[in-house]
Amino acid sequence: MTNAQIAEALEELAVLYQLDGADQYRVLAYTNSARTIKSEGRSVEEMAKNGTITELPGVGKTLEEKIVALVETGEIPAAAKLKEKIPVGLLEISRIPGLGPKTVRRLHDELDVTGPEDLRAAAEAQKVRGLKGLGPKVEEKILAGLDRLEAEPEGPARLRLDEIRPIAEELVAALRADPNCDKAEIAGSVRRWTETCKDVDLIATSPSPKELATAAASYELIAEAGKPSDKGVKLTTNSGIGVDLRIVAPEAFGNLLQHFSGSGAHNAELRERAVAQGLHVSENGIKDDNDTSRGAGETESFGTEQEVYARLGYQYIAPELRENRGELDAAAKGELPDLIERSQIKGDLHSHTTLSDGVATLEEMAAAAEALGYEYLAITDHSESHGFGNNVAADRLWQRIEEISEFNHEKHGIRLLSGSEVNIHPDGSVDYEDDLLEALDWVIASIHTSFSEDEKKNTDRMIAAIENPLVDCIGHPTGRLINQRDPYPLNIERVIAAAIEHDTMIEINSNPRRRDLNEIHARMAAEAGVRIVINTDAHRPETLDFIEYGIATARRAWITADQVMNTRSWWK
DNA sequence: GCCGTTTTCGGCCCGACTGTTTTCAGTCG
Repeated sequence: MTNAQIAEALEELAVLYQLDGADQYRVLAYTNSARTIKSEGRSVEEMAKNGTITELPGVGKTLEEKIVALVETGEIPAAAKLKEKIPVGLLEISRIPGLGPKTVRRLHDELDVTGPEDLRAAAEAQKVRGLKGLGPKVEEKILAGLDRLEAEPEGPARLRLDEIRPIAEELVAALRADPNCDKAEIAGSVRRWTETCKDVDLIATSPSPKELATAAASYELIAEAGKPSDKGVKLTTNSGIGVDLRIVAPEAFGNLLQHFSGSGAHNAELRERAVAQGLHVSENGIKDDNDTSRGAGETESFGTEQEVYARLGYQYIAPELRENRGELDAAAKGELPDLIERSQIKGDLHSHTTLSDGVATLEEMAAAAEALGYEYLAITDHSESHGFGNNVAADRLWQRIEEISEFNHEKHGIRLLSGSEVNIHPDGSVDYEDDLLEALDWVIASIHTSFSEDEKKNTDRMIAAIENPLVDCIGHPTGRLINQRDPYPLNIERVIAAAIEHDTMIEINSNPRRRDLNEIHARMAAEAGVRIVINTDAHRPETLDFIEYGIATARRAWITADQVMNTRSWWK
């Protein structure tokens, strides 16, 4: 059972308890543990079996019992029991925005609602407004929510970062160009460079905030707008993306940016710890119980995030780290890592040309890499068995080695490396004879075909490639495509151990559809001592720029420049 | 349900918004 599946079961149980009227803090304990488990790199199933699971923060004796039952029998007894009592349709209904557990419970108790059909009938018959505290607006919200539930049964899509980031950048540029705007920044998950985002959060300061909010509502990208106020405005883009613009006074810009950059879990933890020092943190500022020089309710506000963190006793914490994955402990001790930056990358070790499935020639790719200031670029077209008309026969690759040698003898500002992205066959062997692989500067091995359902088969296959002394690096190790294809089952801990033993590097593939290794696995690998490489897998000159997504994943994985091999010269 | 530089019991982040109410509960991020 994967960590994601365990987390999902706990989240479901949390909702069931909530609908059952359980204490909110008990519910919180379940949702918190689900989040912790999602962020855990080690196999939580293994931890449950060997009795180490209570090492995870927020997992105690009771949760241990429940998770052990889950991995052993496939279900949590408490959840099964609640499901007998609580109609599953109520779980669905509780996903309607604005309908929380309390309301859903009352709809069930007082109107006998058991699912979406009942609820629609009750709302259409205007029975909902008969309940105390509920009125016609709620009925409207319910009907709209039911329509959306039917249209998108999986819930609102989270967009990949590369689908949403350009829009956020365009909007923030428009704000900055506005005469009513002092300062504007992207906040939220876009600023933290998460893999997917639900919406765009923007922060601004302005001498005339309401005018700025009104102006933003009429930007070209915007289809719909809520009511502009001096606090900001809620917008929807033409492409249907929600945008939340918040405007504050310049002196509280740091507090607001910190608050709206999140994550929720980071902020909640930050505030809990602050309370222990008698400090109360909000988007408006910091209140100090011990400071009698200010009036009641007075807060101290800060223009920058640096000051906010410093006031609370922390090093500045980069947005990419704000996930409540140990960054507060590290920052309190002044032990945050010196995160890798894009400018430290000296070359790209995974690229394609027209020889296989790229769209640009070797010269065009070289020129683009040189323009980025790189010292080297590895040309790693697909190998002999790749198929789709993009396979490269052995004699063609021998010829390519010559072409690259000639290129390097001409006067260019960049060195090309002759390479290949070789297919790993189901038996773990790779394309090409050894003498050809030996003649190459750089060999990446990747799995492109026959993904197996079986974790052991996939892992053995990859480890065979790792053991091959002619393989330098493993490409996009889990094969996942964000929002599109799940990773194939793989025992990442075994892969990491093998990579260390055989000195094989592992790639963080920067393509925003892949970002593979992901941040959880990348952190585990780097901490274990695996030598990391950050590559773009570019198939066209422009996508060499995808490196920023790979850098973001590395930063979210707490990775420093010295753990990444292509921050070094090729010679090194 | 978890957890301990106030605690093995009694707390547990904070504020804005919404819709419904005349002071607030519920929901959300």
